[in-house]
Amino acid sequence: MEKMLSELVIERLSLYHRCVKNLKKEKDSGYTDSSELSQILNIDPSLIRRDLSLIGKFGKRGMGYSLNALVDGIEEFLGKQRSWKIALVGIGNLGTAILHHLTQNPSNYSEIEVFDHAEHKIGTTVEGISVQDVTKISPKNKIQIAILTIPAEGAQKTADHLISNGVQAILSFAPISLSLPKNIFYREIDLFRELDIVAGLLSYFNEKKD
Amino acid sequence: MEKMLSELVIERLSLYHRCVKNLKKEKDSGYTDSSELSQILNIDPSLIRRDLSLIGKFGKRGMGYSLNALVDGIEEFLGKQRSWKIALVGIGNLGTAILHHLTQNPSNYSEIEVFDHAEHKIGTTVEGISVQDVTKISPKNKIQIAILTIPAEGAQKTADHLISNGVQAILSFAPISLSLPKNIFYREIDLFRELDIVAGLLSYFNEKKD
DNA sequence: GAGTGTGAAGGCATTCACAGCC
DNA sequence: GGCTGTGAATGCCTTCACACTC
Repeated sequence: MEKMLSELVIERLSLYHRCVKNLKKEKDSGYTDSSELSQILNIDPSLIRRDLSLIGKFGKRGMGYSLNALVDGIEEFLGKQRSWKIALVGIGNLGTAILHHLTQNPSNYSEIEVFDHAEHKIGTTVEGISVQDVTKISPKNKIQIAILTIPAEGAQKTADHLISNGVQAILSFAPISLSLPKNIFYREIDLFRELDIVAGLLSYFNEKKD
Repeated sequence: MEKMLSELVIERLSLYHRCVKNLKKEKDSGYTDSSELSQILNIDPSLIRRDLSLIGKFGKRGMGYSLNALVDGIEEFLGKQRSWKIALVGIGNLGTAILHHLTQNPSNYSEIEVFDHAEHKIGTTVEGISVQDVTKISPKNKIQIAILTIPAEGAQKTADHLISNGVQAILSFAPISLSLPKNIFYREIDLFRELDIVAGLLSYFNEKKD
């Protein structure tokens, strides 16, 4: 078994992926190199080289990385060449915004089911997808990844319910820290906490006039 | 000048803040301690103690932290006791979702202006706020923090424009890495890259059957 | 010559472990 | 007795620097 990569490496790989995909469209040469990526992404070139070398030797010494090979290599690694079945749970403002983007842009997340708790939303249709009762989810739905766009209240219970019905990974926008089994992969994003952090940075670093 | 705190510490402080504010409502004792916080947040208790000790000595040995003192201390530190003037730039689906939340929930971000590029949006009213032309922003607006909910195209230019008109911090949801002066505080969140990361984790860690 | 791949060094963040105080 | 605050130890991530290849 190869050396275990950290979550940080995987985060950066997704960043490289976004960047390299753009470069592939823009550049005729068909090549990039670690110093070009470094400038765009503000990441040390040797870190980029190390990250990329961890998932395969895509570079050619003296000439850089083939954009085609790199896009393919990263996509292969991140599982972007297979289709994931996902559930969007909670169809409020944020959920609708995300669903809209998902249905309007082609991606490898094309199999989407939508769930909610609220009586008056269940059975309605959003972006062409019918909203189901989240308590009715079952292993038969074969959901791999759930996106949680629900309030903090009940989020833990909902997550537990999803997991006991086969969900393997969760992207949560609920403003609460979930306690999940360690075999479940998850990330938590709290949009308004992010605003607090930016304000905190401004507050702390800007006002160090002793 | 005290020891310089890292961005990671500030991230966690905002997490403690959210957690401690909830505990304050729920607990009669008026006290918590690092092991309780540790259980809720899944963070090592000694790291919590270290973080909190960095911004002041709120704890009482043998008894823990007073919830009141802690909430106040963290809020003071993060600048949550002053009001920030913010701009929401880009009033699409995500922008509207965020604006809705901001206007419906009381916070220290009560002074909000809304901007967009699109002709047909300028002059309309969203959540009771009139949408302005982003090219017309000026230092007179006195915006401190801008939230960017715009597409990747033009995001760099828009950010540059905002900064040259007095914006000091940016929370960007544009799916692109911005190059900003180092005196500007910013964070970048790419919602769909987050989905790629979760899928990447699932893909990599789940399928290590050699 | 130019840029990758990678051991070794360095720096930073977390955890340990315990003295100190309530 | 119990929990904080914190030097010291550990571990992880990043950067350096250069041998190696195209």
